[in-house]
Amino acid sequence: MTDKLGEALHKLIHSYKGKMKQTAIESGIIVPFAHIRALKCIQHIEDCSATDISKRLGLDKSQVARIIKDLLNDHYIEKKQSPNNHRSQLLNLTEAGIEIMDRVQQVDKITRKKMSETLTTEQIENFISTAETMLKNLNKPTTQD
Amino acid sequence: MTDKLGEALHKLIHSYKGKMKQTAIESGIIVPFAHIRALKCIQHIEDCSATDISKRLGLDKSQVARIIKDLLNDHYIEKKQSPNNHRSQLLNLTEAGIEIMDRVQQVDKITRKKMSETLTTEQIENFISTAETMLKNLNKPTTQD
DNA sequence: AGTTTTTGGTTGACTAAGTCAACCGAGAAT
DNA sequence: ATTCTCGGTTGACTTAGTCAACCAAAAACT
Repeated sequence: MTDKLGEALHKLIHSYKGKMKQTAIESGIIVPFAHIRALKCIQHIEDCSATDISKRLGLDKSQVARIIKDLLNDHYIEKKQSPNNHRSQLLNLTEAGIEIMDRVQQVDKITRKKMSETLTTEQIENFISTAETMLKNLNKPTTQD
Repeated sequence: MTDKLGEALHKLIHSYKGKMKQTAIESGIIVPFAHIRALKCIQHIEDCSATDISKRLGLDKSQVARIIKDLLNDHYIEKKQSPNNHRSQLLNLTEAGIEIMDRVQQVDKITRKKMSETLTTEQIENFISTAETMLKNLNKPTTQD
């Protein structure tokens, strides 16, 4: 039974992403998934930096740099220089960014609702906490590493 | 709490894939993830077809066609024509395919073990069954679809 | 002070994954 | 016999993710 873990996971995110994307498009959001994840970071962290995003999402810094470039081009975020530190940049949502995140939140909610239709809150919470435990286990360095 | 679902999932497969890849490389397996998933299909389904893989893994048929091409090139699988139906192909593992799948199974086991170190079998099984339920919910067409 | 190291970020070049549409030839249906 | 469907292939493209080289600002180190 437990050998289905990998496949179950893989198929789940595939469908999850698909549903998110579909719902997003229906709401007129044309931004890629990873960009939305980054936007969420910037939303939650005041004066967010590229490194913050990279660490929080576990993405390569090059990937983050490119995402930020896109988001700046699309005017969803703005960059200001830190007064005390000249190399790190402070990212914040623009008006347009705040507006799109409102809609993203809706999309999130719809998808989550659909996905957990037949499940209890307890089941979902167990699921999430198991997921977080597995994540921790995976990232924990092994003795022979 | 349940709003972490998306992030938790995303990070989990990210790390899961990463660990799988790393362990695979350590075992001398240089085949991409999706190819391994396809190989598993071919292993489990006697006289597997491209459509079988596509349906089972939820992949686009073009993607499957390309994966099969690669696997044929690498001589992990072989194709024979069906005697009664001339357009569908029957795929099976070669000797090399069987051999690599042995090692893949090891990699799978190691990764799974690491990932579920601190968890009980019951927790894992609940996790999987919740994942499968969510998958079903996502793929269930909505009334207003 | 001056030099090395670290840090935050950018770019190039690439692999892997996934999507969409057009297409082909073989069967089945009409 | 012609149309329709089916299994598969290809082209062209977007999104993800990785790795290494690089640059300039800023700490750290004698």
